[in-house]
Amino acid sequence: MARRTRQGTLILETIRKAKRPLTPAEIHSTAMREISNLGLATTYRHVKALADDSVVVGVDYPGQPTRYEWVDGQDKTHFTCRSCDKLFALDLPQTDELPEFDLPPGFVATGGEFIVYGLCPDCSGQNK
Amino acid sequence: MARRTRQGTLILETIRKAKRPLTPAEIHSTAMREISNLGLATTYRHVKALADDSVVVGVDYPGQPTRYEWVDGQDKTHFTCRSCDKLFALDLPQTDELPEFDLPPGFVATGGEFIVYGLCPDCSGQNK
DNA sequence: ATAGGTGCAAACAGTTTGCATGTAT
DNA sequence: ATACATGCAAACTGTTTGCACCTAT
Repeated sequence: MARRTRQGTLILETIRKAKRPLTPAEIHSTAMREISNLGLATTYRHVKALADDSVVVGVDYPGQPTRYEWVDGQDKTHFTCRSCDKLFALDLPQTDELPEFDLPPGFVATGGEFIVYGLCPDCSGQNK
Repeated sequence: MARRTRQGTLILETIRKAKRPLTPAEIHSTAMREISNLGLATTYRHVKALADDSVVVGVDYPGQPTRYEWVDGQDKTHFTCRSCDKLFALDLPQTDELPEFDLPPGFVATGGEFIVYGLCPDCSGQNK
């Protein structure tokens, strides 16, 4: 995606401004508030290009579409609610380096992610 | 899935005997060696029931179908190869307890999983 | 001017569901 | 005997692709 277009800028800004990871459908419908005839395929093409460039990152959770979020340098820990299935990117005091695993011979680690399951404020009843 | 059937037993055994997490399609084609007219939908129905009962657990990785593996009590750390996309369940000296996160107010953690990215023995060239 | 992007529709892959038939209890 | 499981096909959801038209460079 080498050329600068209205659509591309809009899709990028939509993800950047979001406060939580968004699905392609969410990105699309949000962006359509600006460009009402924006194609869903265009959204997918840009999201994919942004992910390839590591400008955004995809987060997956079983049975749900991939969500994308802005990469602002620091890794996020992700929290998925067992009840409502919403996905949150938590700013946590980071584990920073990979735990010193003894990987089996031949395996080379380049990164890692910690996913926490549980109940979000709305579902835990501890919403305060 | 309260009733004991040939299909149900076969699907369960197929996952239990596998050495790595399998996709529904893999489970189905493997199981078809025993019951050649096994329905794919039946496979999905049993896999889902097993997952609901926490007999098996689903593992996801972006852009790939969910894979299912036997739950043998201890949690596994999962390793996904950036090159060939194969998924491995590693037996590692377990982090055991959840790292003592300071979760934001209202969040309640019930579990967690660590996913490591990198290169598998076949792709790292360190296959020995 | 022209390579690359866009919108639309059709194609695909994975998964779920409806329904008539089969079978464990 | 009968409620539940099965197999098949059709339906659905999320994502990708083909293609004629449009637009940033």
